[in-house]
Amino acid sequence: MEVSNESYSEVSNRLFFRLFQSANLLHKKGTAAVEEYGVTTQQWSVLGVFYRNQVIEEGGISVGDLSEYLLVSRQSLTGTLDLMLNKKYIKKVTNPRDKRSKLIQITPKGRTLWSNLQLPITEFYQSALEGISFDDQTSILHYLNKIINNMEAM
Amino acid sequence: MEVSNESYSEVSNRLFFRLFQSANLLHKKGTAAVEEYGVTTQQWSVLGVFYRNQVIEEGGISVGDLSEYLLVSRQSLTGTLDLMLNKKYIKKVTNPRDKRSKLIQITPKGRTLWSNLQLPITEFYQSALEGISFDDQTSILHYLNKIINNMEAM
DNA sequence: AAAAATACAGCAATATATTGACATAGATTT
DNA sequence: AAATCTATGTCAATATATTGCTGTATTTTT
Repeated sequence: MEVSNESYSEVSNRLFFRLFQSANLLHKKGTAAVEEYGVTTQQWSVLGVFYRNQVIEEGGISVGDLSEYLLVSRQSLTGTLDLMLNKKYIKKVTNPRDKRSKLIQITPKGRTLWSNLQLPITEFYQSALEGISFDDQTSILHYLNKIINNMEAM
Repeated sequence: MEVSNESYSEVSNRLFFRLFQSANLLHKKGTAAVEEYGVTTQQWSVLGVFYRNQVIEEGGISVGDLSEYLLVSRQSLTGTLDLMLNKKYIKKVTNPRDKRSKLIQITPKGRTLWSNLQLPITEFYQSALEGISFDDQTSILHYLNKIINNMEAM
């Protein structure tokens, strides 16, 4: 089928417009889903990082590595981490190998919170993905990875 | 194929994590793509609204309708609109039919900006969608619509 | 060994996102 | 007609996002 330039433009415009909107809704509804625990979607993303094998092995993660992994600026991350520090979900220790660097570690309180978050987060995701098969979810993930890789390469 | 609960969780966690990241990159790289014009991705989204048939016919759009269309809060929109007012890309007029309401309209300066933005925006989108066919782009849009509808229904 | 370049985390300014609240205006109920 | 409820846009507080910059520390070059 021949596809006009107008159609291409319309689809890509709509696609990115919806991407923008879906992320806003993800934050709004996701934060509401765990309202009783008083954390935001970004904070739970940070907590999730401590359960990655590499981070467990290294006994924490630096601000720089966390920034790269989450794809947010170090400055934005500092603000989020400060809030989590105040709530005592994480702690910062000086990196023994590099005095410039700090290692972020999860606390026991943070671990308890993470356990408590599993059920509401799972329910939220299941609700958001209602009617989308596992194969389709895998396709979406594949496409998002591709788009992210393309934008990172800019 | 039997899919374990762990796999489901992993895919949905990754999917939403990537959604969060792709939106951040969209704003970062999109704003950089039009850096010479000094507007953000949200501001160009607002400008694009004035070219919708219904908005053209009605001679503008209210803050409330704009908020609903963009899926952002009225309060966030007020801030973005104020910046665009200062730059004189838009103007506000009292709604003749409802004194509480204001109609937002694009200015000639805003129209010139919108014209100038078309090429860099198109190039940005094309680059971000490199290697993704038109049919696949249509699929992504379909999935995003579905996820948005699901989250709106929460 | 000393100088230069780079890395790390955070400060500052700015933009955008949320929720709760408020003053004014319109719609509905009594 | 008056009272009550709902709608509209903005104010305020807070969270998170960016870029540019800075002080300190490490690495690389001379």
